[in-house]
Amino acid sequence: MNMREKILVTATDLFEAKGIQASGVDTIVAGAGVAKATLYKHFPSKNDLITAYLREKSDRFYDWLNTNLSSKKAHSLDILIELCELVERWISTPKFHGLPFHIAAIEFPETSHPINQYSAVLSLELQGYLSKIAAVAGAKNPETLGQQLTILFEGAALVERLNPNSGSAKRAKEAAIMLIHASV
Amino acid sequence: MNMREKILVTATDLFEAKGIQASGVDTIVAGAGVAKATLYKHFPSKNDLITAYLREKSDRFYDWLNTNLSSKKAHSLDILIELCELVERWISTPKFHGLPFHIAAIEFPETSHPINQYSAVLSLELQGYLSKIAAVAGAKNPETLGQQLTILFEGAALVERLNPNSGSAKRAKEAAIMLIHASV
DNA sequence: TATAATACAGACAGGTCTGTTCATTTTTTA
DNA sequence: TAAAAAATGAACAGACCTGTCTGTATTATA
Repeated sequence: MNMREKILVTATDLFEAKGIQASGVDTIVAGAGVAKATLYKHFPSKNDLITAYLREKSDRFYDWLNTNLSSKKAHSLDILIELCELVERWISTPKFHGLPFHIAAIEFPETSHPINQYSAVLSLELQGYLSKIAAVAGAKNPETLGQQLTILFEGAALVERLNPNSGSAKRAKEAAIMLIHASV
Repeated sequence: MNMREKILVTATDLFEAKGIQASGVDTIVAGAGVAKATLYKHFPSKNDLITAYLREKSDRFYDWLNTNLSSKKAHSLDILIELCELVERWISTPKFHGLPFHIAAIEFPETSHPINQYSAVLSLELQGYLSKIAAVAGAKNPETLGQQLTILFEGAALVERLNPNSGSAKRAKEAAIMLIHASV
């Protein structure tokens, strides 16, 4: 594991456990076991580190979905049902800490802040991803459905994190499936 | 307006504009035009101020809902439809900054932190409030519906805040109405 | 083995934060 | 109007933050 990776992994753990702002650069370098100058060589500023963290987490999420969705069903609503199952699983994992770009957007609420702006981009990216799947699956209004699924997933992520094991992920999935069935 | 109120109003504005952690005590007292010792007299610690802010915002929200819901319809599903309209309006207000207890829970992610714990209580309070209305309205599974509405509203609040005027509030309302109609 | 790149530890600057304390002044109450 | 309560401004402690810098040591490359 190279330095950059080591730093990113440590930062990810800290960001998710303690929050982004609450994780100081000194704590990150101590946890990663690298020198401070090394961090600032790979990431010119803390914002760059945060951005890399957000990008990385999104990429991993889509990778995981893409490899687990059975492409055979892509042209039927079944793919959307499968998607709901996967998202429920993702959210219900004990190590799930909420959607990273939510956390980032809330920790940096000013719309002029680069992290806030990047978070908005990533949220739209999720909407686009879901809408596209809905379109291929043949949903009636893929844009609408994609946005509704986004809202349900993001809401479930929040509620589940705030009250773990309250069944929110499952309830959201059931609601999503109802919406999908209505979308034919 | 007494001192306590003045401080709370100023703190509320700052918390919602810049974030809670990013709003220092010095900034709050400067904005409120009071001495620092006065703040610490009314609120022994910043956590107490944050807690008061969260409590106040929740109370105002329920007050607003209760006065705007027409009690005549309490025993029909119409009350739930009306509720959805109100929540959509609430979320779509330009001055809406997200649900306070979401923000607080994310800014203080450790479950051992008092602010996080109080946020979890307030989230459950919302679920309970919605479930109760659903029960009186005669929904089939009021608990389930209440939780699903919570998820939709909280999700819509987030997405709408991250991408204002993207129509999320309206789409969430439509999804909620579908769930309500299915709940007979 | 010589050269170049990378990583190291740690001090430093300049700023922020929460919370406390002080003597003094203003406001309320009786 | 006299006594009690509340608010003031300002300094202070002690901790934390990001980002820079320095000289030294390690590692890769050729």
